[in-house]
Amino acid sequence: MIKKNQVTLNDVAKKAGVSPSTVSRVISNSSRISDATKERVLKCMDELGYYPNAIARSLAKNKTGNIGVIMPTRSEDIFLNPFFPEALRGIVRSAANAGYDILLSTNTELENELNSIKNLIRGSKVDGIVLMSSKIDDESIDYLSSIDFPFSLIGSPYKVDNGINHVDNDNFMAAYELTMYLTLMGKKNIAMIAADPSLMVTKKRIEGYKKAIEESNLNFNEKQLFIGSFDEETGYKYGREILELDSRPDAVIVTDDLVAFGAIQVLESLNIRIPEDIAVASFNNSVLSRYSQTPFTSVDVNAYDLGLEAIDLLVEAIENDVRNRKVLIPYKIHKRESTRIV
Amino acid sequence: MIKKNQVTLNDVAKKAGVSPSTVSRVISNSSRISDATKERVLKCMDELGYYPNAIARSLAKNKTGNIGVIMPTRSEDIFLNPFFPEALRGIVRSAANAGYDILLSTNTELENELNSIKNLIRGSKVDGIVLMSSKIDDESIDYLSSIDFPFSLIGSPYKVDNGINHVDNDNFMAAYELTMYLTLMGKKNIAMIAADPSLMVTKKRIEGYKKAIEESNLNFNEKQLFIGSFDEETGYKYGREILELDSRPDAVIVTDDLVAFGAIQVLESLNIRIPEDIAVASFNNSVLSRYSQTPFTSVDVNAYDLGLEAIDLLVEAIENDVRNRKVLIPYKIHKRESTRIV
DNA sequence: CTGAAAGCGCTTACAG
DNA sequence: CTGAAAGCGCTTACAG
Repeated sequence: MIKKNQVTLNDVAKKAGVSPSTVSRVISNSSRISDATKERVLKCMDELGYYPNAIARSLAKNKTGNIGVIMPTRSEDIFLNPFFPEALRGIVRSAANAGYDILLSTNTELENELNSIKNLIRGSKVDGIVLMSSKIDDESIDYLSSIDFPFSLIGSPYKVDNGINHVDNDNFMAAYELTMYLTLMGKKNIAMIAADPSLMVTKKRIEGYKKAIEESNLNFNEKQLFIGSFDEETGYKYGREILELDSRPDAVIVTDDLVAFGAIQVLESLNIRIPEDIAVASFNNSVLSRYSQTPFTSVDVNAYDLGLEAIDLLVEAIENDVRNRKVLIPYKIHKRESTRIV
Repeated sequence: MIKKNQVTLNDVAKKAGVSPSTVSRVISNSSRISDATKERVLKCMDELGYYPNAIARSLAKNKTGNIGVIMPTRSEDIFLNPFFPEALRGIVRSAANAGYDILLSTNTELENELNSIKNLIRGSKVDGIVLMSSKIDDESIDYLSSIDFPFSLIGSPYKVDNGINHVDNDNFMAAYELTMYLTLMGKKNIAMIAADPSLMVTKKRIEGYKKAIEESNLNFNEKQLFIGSFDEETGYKYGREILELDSRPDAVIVTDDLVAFGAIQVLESLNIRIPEDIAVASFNNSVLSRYSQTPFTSVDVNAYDLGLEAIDLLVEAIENDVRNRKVLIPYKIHKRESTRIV
């Protein structure tokens, strides 16, 4: 690689015949610089091809211009449904507009998520952090709260009233509405398959579902609630088990499209008709839900907007010390074949 | 936010009763430190909760520990097929293992991709850059080459023999093989729908396709080659147009699953049987190709491995000044219903 | 094996 | 409106 030979602020200062302070003020567009000198300095910067060194500036200002995003590790959690990439897209777009870069980190074999976060913060590599998911008893959230480091959360915190900036859908309401909708379709025995019970979003959806069951005077039965993970296998497995229940459900709500897809495959292979025998509704509105052999009803959570707002909240937290803000992003139920009136 | 009050190397030095130089040497695990002092310093670091400031270290060493990744802007290009997220996953994993963080950048409304890159480099925010796609006449590649900044490319450069580290599949061969395979299935009139002609990968696939057509003594006809973009609409549109050709094709190769999916939808809606009337083969092996009503043959390019290797190459370039290295990642054709023997 | 000193490239009170 | 000086928190020849 060619020798760096970086042009520095001092070079510009010499050439322009002013002090480094003045050049610095021109860079930061500070007030109280005469138009004449400003002009001259700008010209010299241009002629020398000067560009300010972001690292040096970071050190002096104690501010990096970076936002840390911690990626989940398991690929299945990330890329098999569109949530993560879509949210990331919103994050990157919004960060760019606010003048921040995104530092993407992840846990390595050697360290867990919390340690990744600590490294980012203690190494002063970022000004703030976005957490892309909210777990129950989330130690990352606890840590960030405890040191009052600026962060925002996609999802809801597991504790209330703790000043955490977060952006979420009303997942309780979404599940409630979905369940009610199924009862309107005449379904009387609605099961649920929930993926990853460690996530707050799962918890909320289960609660919304239960609430709707109660209010509809349907009998809720723990056996109708299946807990698994974000993969097709969970769908295959519980798709089968549903059929073994004493009173076979006539509908099932699944908390993720990939799981729902697996369940539908297994059910159809066993000659169960969807939606006649069992209706299916799900979350995330992925390509699968739209293009499955039997397209299925699914809730669009607007992941892009969640990402967008998470950055806006975070920037407010970093720059204006804002806390305790909550933003609700609307969801949308896309009704399809799998819950058609029969 | 609580006052930073960062514990510095100097604090540790004072407490341990040594010079800052010594502490620094302990941090970097430099040789020639007596075990005794090393022990003592380590103990003090621990007691004070000291953690080295990455920014200060960057400035002193002129090295950031960051790798820049420039995201494409158009969402369709990114997230509707699994290539980008999968490659990113490989990049993040590999970077973490090599001790680098990923700085994700993108063009804003104000600046194009080249300017984003320039900002990263001239601001000294990254030690190297990964380009996630290779365009024909790619100005980012030209710029990076011209200043000899460490970078690696996913895809092949549009010029040869210029020392660019890159990792790619043999896309020429993949398209060639796919075409030959269709002729073996008895197809004699094979069309192609290519997405985004500005990409090198598209160019190579077109070339492979043409070569196979020639070698099979089939007549190549410019009219059978359709050029569009990475979306279903392209599939819809050319799926229709194919049927209007003087001699109707009995097979079509598409360079992306989403486009292929669109084409299949339109063809089936017009009562064309797949594969009996028209066979379809495509690229990227996405969820769609597997789970489409008519599952279709698709080439898996191993995006995860492409990302992994891109980082390995880049790290070699950064740390050992390695240039001119090319890595080939194997592809795999997944044969499905859409090219079944009839 | 260890320390004093200079330096990485900026910013920012303070003073005028 | 502008400058001199100190400082951000580290590293690294140089010297011993």
